[in-house]
Amino acid sequence: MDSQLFQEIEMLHQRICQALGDPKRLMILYLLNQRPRNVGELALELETPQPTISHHLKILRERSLVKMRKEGTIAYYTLADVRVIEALDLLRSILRDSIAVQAQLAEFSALKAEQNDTE
Amino acid sequence: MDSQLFQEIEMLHQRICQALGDPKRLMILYLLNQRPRNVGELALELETPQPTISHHLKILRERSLVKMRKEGTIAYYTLADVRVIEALDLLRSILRDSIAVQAQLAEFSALKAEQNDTE
DNA sequence: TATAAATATTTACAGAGGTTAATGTAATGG
DNA sequence: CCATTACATTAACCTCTGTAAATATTTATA
Repeated sequence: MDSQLFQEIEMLHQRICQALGDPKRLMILYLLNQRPRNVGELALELETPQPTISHHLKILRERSLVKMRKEGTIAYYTLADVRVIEALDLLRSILRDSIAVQAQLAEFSALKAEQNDTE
Repeated sequence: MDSQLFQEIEMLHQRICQALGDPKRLMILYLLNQRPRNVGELALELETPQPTISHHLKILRERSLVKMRKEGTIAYYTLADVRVIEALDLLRSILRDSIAVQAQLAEFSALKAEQNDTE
């Protein structure tokens, strides 16, 4: 029963989640969500050496998260599936809420410390 | 402009996406989505030493992806936000589609090879 | 053909992070 | 008070992986 789930999650990790585990690759995906770009543009915008960008793009390509089309010597990269951004936006909403909660907790602690001071 | 996006994605990576980059942690999240469990249960079901599970739970706790409540010596862990699973399911749907496409490509290649053989 | 531009690949290196064993801590029962 | 159970922490080891430099490949152009 569960070995089915195990296998699927193993693939989910190897093919997608691991690819999302790097900040540069997240940035690449968000930039490609705005519009297609070539390798040089990405290298400039992320202030990162071109071979590094190519390396990350290779990983994203192998996992079918981006698509490439070549025109002459220029390689244009596109987002393969918008649902990646949808998923990342979902995770960002979780992030915002958890930050908000932590801010509230900090405020509460500060208030409590203030009360203890006046006692 | 973009430095705003850069910062937010940096946080998204440090707090959430990096946490999803390990298969054991993905499994823990999916198991907790079924029902709350304690550390021992997770260690048994994932066939993993207890300190390893504790380590992963610490990471998930620090990033507000799971919640803990203690009853005596037993620590019960719960999913903090169901949207994590929603996001992961979205990614799984991408995975399924990309696998389907690859299967079609493989079939197409096989067909083509067969045609070349008969020529 | 020679040169330049754009991208990919290879190699080596360094750092981050997962695993394990040993140890520490806290709560429960005898 | 001691032993046990359940979990957390620490430290050492090791693998994985991101980075950068050098090189290779491909295409266009003179």
